Amino acid sequence: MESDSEFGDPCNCPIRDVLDRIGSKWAMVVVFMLEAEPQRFNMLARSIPDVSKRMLTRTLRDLERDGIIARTVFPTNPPSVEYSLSEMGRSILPLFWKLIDWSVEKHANIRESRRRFDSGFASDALLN
Amino acid sequence: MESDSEFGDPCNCPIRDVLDRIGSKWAMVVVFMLEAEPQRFNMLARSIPDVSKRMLTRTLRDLERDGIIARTVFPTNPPSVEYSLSEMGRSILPLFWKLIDWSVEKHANIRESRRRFDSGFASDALLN
DNA sequence: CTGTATCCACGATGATACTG
DNA sequence: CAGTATCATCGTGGATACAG
Repeated sequence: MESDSEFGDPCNCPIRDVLDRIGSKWAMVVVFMLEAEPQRFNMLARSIPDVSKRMLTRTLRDLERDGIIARTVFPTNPPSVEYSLSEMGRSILPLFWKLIDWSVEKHANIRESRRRFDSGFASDALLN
Repeated sequence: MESDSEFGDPCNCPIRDVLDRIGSKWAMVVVFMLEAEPQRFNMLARSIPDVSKRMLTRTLRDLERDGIIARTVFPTNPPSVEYSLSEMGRSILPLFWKLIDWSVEKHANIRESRRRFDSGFASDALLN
């Protein structure tokens, strides 16, 4: 599962490879936080109250590694680090927004569907 | 974390609630498999070789519960069950396709970025 | 054929303490 | 401030056997 620079393997598709990352728990949130302007580490941490430093660091590193965001260190004292969206990072914002729109639009619908599903008629509801 | 029909809690946002589901490992794949025509359980299982029955079942149940897909039982012998996209399920296909397009378009870019990142200049690469 | 039930492994994530 | 290190935990997901 290592030597896969080719598409011979049908599961080496970009979809899994790319979307698994940006679909991770915090990636999308972080990208949104950077939409308006660059942010420093602790500013992000404060803006996303329920993320641990550990996970925030990892998310930022992964996004940086993928070239979605850029990390800039300012040699101040104490040091400050600024994260910003790259051009590629910006290019995915419209898609994210469309997903948000869809979610908001369908949210009530989905919750209603869940309620009905959970209300008794589970699985094979031909019974009763 | 139960009585939350309101948006008072910033984390009751549709995004997490909706996207976490459709962003699950197999949901998107299943939705795509159903785009052309309804499929039966084992047909899906065969089309997605690396999914376990357990996970396929769970994915289908979750999507059904959310109203993304419909489950129809035909009282044949042996029984056959058909899964199909609901109208709401269809409505998300364009967004999925856009994500695919983005992934395919940026895949090379991202892989290149990863290579550079992994090639020595990890973390604070202001050196060199 | 279409699942369910169990057990288990692993990664993802959180909590906490420590560092440059 | 901006992390890293370490440990504990929890859910996701796979394997297998069983069932209607």
